[in-house]
Amino acid sequence: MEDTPAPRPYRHGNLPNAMRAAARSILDEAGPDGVGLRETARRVGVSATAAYRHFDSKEDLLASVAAEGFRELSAAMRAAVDSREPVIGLGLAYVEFALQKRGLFRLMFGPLLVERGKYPSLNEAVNDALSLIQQVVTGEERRAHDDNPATLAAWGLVHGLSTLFIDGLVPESQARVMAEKILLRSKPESPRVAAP
Amino acid sequence: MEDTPAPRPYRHGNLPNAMRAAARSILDEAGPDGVGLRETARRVGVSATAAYRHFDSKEDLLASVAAEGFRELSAAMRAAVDSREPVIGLGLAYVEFALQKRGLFRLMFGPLLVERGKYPSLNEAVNDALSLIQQVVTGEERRAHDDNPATLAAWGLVHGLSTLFIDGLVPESQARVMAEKILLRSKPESPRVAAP
DNA sequence: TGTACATCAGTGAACGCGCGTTCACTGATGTAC
DNA sequence: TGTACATCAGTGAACGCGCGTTCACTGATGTAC
Repeated sequence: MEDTPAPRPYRHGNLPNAMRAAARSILDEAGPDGVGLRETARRVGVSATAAYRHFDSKEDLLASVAAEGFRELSAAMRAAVDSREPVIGLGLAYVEFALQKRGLFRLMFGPLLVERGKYPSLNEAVNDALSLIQQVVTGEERRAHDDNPATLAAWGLVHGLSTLFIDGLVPESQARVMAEKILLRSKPESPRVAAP
Repeated sequence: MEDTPAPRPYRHGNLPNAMRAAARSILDEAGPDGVGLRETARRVGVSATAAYRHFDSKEDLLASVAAEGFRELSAAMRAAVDSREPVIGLGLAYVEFALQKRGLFRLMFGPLLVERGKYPSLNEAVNDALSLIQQVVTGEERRAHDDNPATLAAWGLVHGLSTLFIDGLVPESQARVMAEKILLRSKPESPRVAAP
């Protein structure tokens, strides 16, 4: 008599999440170009066509992965803000996120981002992250959508460092300490306080 | 009697350059993912296999395009340094390069960069660009390969701004003026001189 | 200056591949009465 | 509580596609004598 090795319920339960998770594992191994809808389904153990019950297209799947990424980035930054140097903490969290989730980070800032208007939930996640940065840097509530220079300068700096790091332009061993030195030195836009 | 519409010499003359040029035109239209060796050859009017007389592989072709890009970036920066504010001029030239050659810029900082060790001429072009930045920022001759924080901070800032701009996170109309504001305000690492 | 030959830059056909997507379908689950 | 039926999440086969690369080849160009 044969074992029934695992009943494999007819309905998966949470295929969308499983697809996103599988896509992210490919992202880690092969980068954004390596992610295919068929391969992702294969890893989940489901036929390629099953994906179409939950996503309009491959791009739609990737957009939902990217949105997830932006939400996680926001969470990581938010967690780092509870410190005496909010801007620096936020910046270091940003860099750390990029270093630890390279593939995801690359996807988030890839060609999809330009087309984010087509994916409302991605767009929302991006705007939330942006608002958070703005709020921490300027100390103000979000005000409409006019990017201000201080926010953009801070964001540009940490974003640039992050991408240079994951592009291998600075040895991995030096990346974090460099980021710290730079952020401590620049203290972007925070008014200097006299030593006690 | 038929015209001979164009004698089409048996030998192309400069196929490598023609391939690079065609690849760049695809880069402009479709980004790095859109560039294929077959399509590139098709645009040049040559069989796909002809490319293999001059390039080892598709990746080899792309690496040579990326190297060309870094050389052009260096040239653009060098041209901008002859100004009263060398660092700011260099930074604005960097941003302008990215905005004007988005596809190329994306290719240059794509996955190929991580593997630049495999392509000596790409590696050299990257190092030259880096040395130039270092020299302008620190005012020193290149000293070995130890990245210093000031260089990395300046590079990170302009690089981050560039990628945020081409990712559409700042409206194109505002990008340049934003870059100017930010760079003028931060004057990275240049000693402040008293007004005359 | 002419001839023999090696070199070299092309060609077209063919390879196998994995992809995204559509189609007609199956059968389990949920719902109405 | 039982039955009829609609819904819905899966399936496997098939589509057409363009890709990178290899192969055996052709014929023009360059070189040696």
